[in-house]
Amino acid sequence: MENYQTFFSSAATPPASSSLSLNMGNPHGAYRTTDHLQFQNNKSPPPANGFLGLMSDMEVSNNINSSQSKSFGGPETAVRLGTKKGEKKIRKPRYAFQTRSQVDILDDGYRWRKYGQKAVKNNKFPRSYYRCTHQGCNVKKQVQRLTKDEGIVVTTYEGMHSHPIEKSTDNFEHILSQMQIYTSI
DNA sequence: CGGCTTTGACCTGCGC
DNA sequence: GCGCAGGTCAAAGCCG
Repeated sequence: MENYQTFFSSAATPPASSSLSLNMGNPHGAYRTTDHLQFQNNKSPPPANGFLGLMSDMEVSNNINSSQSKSFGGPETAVRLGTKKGEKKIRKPRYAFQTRSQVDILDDGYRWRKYGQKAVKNNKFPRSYYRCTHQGCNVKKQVQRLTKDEGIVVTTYEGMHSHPIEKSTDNFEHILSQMQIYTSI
């Protein structure tokens, strides 16, 4: 499992000059350092279909950075989904990205509202929790920067958006289309 | 004024 | 059973 290392190197990356601007409405407008995207995945490659299609077909990786941060690996930390009495706990699959970026928040075209932040063990950076603000859409994501490599931001998505993207994601889709997945199953 | 962030408290699951 | 860590809630404050 230690060898399990998926990596998104933008092999056919455009020249550094274009540096994959992801500036899609980031309040601080500082989104442009995603020169590397790493994709954690242990299944089939995603359809080049943007996020929605992407996530529809993938299982979450249970082994992200097992050497570094246990929080993403191992037994998925319980996702509490209406754990009412008698109800079975259902865990939604999660999809994790590693992004090399100066800013934490990947603007993927959806609107997110932060609902929590927690200090994570063995990591000097806190993890932030976001929820999609679209009505009826229950997608969540977590954003965390790695201690080992401060340039890397891990974004974990949970659930599927039930609505179209709210902003233009041309740039982001451009990135997605360039991603390559290496899996070792 | 509405939407968002911040932050401490609370809840739950898991390992020992 | 207890303690720890992760995840969520919700009140308060901030900002456009």
